[in-house]
Amino acid sequence: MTILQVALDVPLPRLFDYRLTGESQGSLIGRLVKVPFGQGVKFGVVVNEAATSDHPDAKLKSAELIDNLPALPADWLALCQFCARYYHYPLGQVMAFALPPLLRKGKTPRITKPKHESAVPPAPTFNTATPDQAAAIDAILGATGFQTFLLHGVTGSGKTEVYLRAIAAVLERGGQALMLVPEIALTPQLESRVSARFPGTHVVSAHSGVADAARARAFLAALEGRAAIVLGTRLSVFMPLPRLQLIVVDEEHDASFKQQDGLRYSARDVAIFRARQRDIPIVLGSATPALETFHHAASGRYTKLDLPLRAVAAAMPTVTTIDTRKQKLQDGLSAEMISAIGERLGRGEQSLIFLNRRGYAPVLACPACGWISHCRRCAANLVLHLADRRLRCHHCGLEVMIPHACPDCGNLDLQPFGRGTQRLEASLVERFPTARILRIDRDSASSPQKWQTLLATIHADGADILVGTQMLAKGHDFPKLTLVGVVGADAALFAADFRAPERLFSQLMQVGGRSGRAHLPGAVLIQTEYPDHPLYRALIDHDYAAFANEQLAERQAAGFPPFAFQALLRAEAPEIAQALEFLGTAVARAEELGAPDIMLYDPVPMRLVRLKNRERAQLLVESRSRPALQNFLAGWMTRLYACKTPRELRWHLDVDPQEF
DNA sequence: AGCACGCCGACT
DNA sequence: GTCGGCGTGCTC
Repeated sequence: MTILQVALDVPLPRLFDYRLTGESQGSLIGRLVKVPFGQGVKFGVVVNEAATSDHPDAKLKSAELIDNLPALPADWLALCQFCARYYHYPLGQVMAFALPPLLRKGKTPRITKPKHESAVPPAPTFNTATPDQAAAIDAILGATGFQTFLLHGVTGSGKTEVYLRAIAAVLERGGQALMLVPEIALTPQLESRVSARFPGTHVVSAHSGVADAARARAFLAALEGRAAIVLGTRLSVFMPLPRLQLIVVDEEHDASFKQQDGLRYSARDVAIFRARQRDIPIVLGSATPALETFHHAASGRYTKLDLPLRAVAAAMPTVTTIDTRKQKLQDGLSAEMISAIGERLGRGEQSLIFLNRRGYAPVLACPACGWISHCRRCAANLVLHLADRRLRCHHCGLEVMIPHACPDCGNLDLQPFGRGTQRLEASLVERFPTARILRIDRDSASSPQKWQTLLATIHADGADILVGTQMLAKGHDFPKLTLVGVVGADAALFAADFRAPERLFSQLMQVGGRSGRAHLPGAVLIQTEYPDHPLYRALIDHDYAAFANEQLAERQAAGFPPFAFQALLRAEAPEIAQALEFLGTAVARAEELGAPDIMLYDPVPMRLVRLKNRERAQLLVESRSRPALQNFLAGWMTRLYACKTPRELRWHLDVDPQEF
């Protein structure tokens, strides 16, 4: 009798055995089945066939094959199995995540005829490549098997051109290409650029914004080899691609490649695994590579390709720090900043003031008794949003009316403390009454339509001064923008998270890159109390390598990644004590295992202890050896799954955590 | 995670 | 007497 081992979408780290109803020919591995499970029915994927089962025969139920779906290919199953093993997440749940929702319910979408599709795509048209671009393309196309490339080039250096030419070569050979990009906001324009470049080629996109039916169609088109290019966010790393010959990860340093819930995978790392698995080249592109990536490029494990020049504008923006210790600020702005904005106004050019804090002020306080506005569900302050007369928690979304008087002492004179984009906007309106000022943050660009309207206004030269958060940093060209002012960035210099400087550098480099992209020279002014900080010095010199090497030296001395490998066990419960108690028993289980190469830190409450009325704690595990860490985690997880924990306690493991 | 079963409080 | 609270236990 054939026993099917089936992966099901349940949070249990094991497979379930079923008998097969009816006869079958050939292997059933990779086929979707409908199975009775508990009281109901579930859909699952056959991952193994066996002659016998450890489960008592009498208790075996029967599986029903789903006929209208092709079997998932072996390399796709192996990819899911790798993720299950590496991230210590149940295989059935990995597959449930990797499959489009429609397919995992056994449904198939109606096949619609793709807009453009032809057997022989017309030859694409190309711009002329710079010598650096040509060298990079040659190197990528010269790869004979698995090879990881770091394409290091600043904004505007023409990385996309390199990707597109490499993809074109792959298509000519009859291969498929996978291109990962950080965010959906960037996908539509890239999609049209790619479609325009490869007319007649079937391009599909995969991200959370794609409707269920379209997503299932894209998955099947990729699986059946009809789609030649898959373009998408981290999700698309799971698209089945039988003729895959090239993977591109654009902005590879971007934090959005790491999923922060459920299967906590890094799409960049999974993509590298996939390239090795398929023995094909992978290109990681960035102006500010992740330090892990940069380190591997320096050690020779990755091949570094440089695009040192801007392909379009000749010069990089000049970066200058403004020492704010030496002067009194006016509404948070230095005299130099104000006059620089004034100059741009006089010349009809745009300025962008970057402040990564939305709202009017981060907190409302009572000067009389010391009351401050805090969230009742989170260990965080409520942010003052004057624009809609609310106090709002940026962590859980709680909104309350602004109190007329102090809830503790009745004082009527409540004061906003600190400065957000709304307040900065208000003071700029006062200072430059004739200027057209636009605020761009998650509040003003709350819907895609509003965001499009704002972008259109900027491009139509309908704004003189932009005030915005990191929303503005990514991907957009503003031809008349010649000044980027950075305000309030210092806090990130001394943040507890050891990756904070890396993120700050990347962010400032990116937002600075908005300045002076056309024929107009750009300037970046950074207000800081630490003008001599190495991070700012490196920005002034446009010297990413200097910054990276300095950071890597610090990380090596401290024994942080990439010189160590980490995993984080997190627990959450109504009371912090329950979370800490669970982590305590987890430590005890770990000590029973007795892993010598593993460093276990003490369980500690998280920095934002309470979130949405749940209290959180975490436990860091570290090792110099990735195999040692993985080995330990496997044994540890078995023991932790066996622990009986109170119902209200949730826990999860985060392998290669990016945020603490 | 669901969804059962299973024993103790306030209602017709 | 039963409706229903949510505390354990299992799912091939």
